[in-house]
Amino acid sequence: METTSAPRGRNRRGQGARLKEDIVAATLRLLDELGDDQALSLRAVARELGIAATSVYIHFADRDALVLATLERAHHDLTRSVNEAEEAQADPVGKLRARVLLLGRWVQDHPGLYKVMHESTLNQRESMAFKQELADRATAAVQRCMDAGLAPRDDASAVSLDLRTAVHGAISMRVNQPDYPWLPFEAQVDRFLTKLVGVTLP
Amino acid sequence: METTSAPRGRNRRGQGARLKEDIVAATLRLLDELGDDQALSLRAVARELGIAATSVYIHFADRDALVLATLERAHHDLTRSVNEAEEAQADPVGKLRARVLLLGRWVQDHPGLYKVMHESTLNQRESMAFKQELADRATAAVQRCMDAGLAPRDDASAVSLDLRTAVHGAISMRVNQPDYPWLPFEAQVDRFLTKLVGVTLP
DNA sequence: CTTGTAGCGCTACGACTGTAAGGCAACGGG
DNA sequence: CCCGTTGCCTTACAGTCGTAGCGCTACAAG
Repeated sequence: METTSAPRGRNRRGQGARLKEDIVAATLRLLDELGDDQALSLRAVARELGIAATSVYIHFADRDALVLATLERAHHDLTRSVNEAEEAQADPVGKLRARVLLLGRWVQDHPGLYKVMHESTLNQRESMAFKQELADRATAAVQRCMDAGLAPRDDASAVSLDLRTAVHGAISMRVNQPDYPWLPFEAQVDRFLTKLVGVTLP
Repeated sequence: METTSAPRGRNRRGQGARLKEDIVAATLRLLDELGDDQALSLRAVARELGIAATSVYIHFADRDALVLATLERAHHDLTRSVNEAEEAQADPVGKLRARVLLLGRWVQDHPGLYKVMHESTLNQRESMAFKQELADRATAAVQRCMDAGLAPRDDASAVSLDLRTAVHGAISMRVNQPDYPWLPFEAQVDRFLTKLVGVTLP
């Protein structure tokens, strides 16, 4: 007997893909808890769902395929959230600031996932496109601030890299030292927006 | 049979501690290769040295004690190197810049160790003192720049945090995405020194 | 030459892992 | 009602790991 939690019934005919979604969801939870893709075991995912370990292979070729599919979903969720937060703001500075702040809130809710997405070695191979899209959108947001005269004219991609680097540093430190008495994330972001991008905040 | 490399002779009487040092050195190499303390196995350390796995227990109570002892040594090495690089410079700006640049070079030589020291969970418990010392020294270096009139007067600890955060971000991104075509580290550091600390570089 | 002991190795246990091979039961179309 | 297919489980293998217990051997002191 392998199951430690309650066993799970079968799906109806044609609903086999439902288990696939549940597996991805459980993997997402576990990856967030563990903060390390190497520490995730296929059997732990199965235990979480009350299914047999080998049943995962019905939907995923191997352990890596499962993790990659799960990360793809996490990437999609994050980019969508960040883009939505940006669109909810009107002025260019508000848009840029909203992007960064939502990223911070997302990481606060999913610190383990951020670790997996940025510090894991498996991930390095596949998530370049995801990071590139996020970077390009941030650079565009910086450019719009400059075009609107809200930030001094400069090489937008270089300034964007400065900002993303600093923000990543702030997030990484908070994720990896959660017990340290950090200042509010917003305050630190505003310092970076002022000093690195050169915007004037209200 | 457990050994894969050549077996190792015994030490002379009274030289038993020599193995202890070799174990730490091998653990250091392996941690740097792996970049993750959870991935390090006591047996791999033993294989590396050509000794029996259980012989590690003569000098270390368990696996965690071995990793912690190794990290303590890494911390010591790094702080010493950074302090030496600072002392080799004369002017306050040169000292601050030397600290940051040597940190960058050290991480370039030991990317895996940096990951273990900053991203591992085991480490989180014990290395606060080490990080605090590094942070305090950096803040002192920033303060000296302000005192010498080489940087605008401001809250040195806040400015120091800005700088350390941004530098950590730059290092973290390089360590975790080694194949990306990053700009030279020095150029990025100089941008941060200029925009975050406000020094004027020659 | 004897003998204590420092310095290690050998074996084993129980637990964990990824994954291959095959089995069984329930459901829906005919 | 029959039967193929879907959906999942059981069993098994080969590997990894940490670590407890005990055994051996070479050297130095007497």
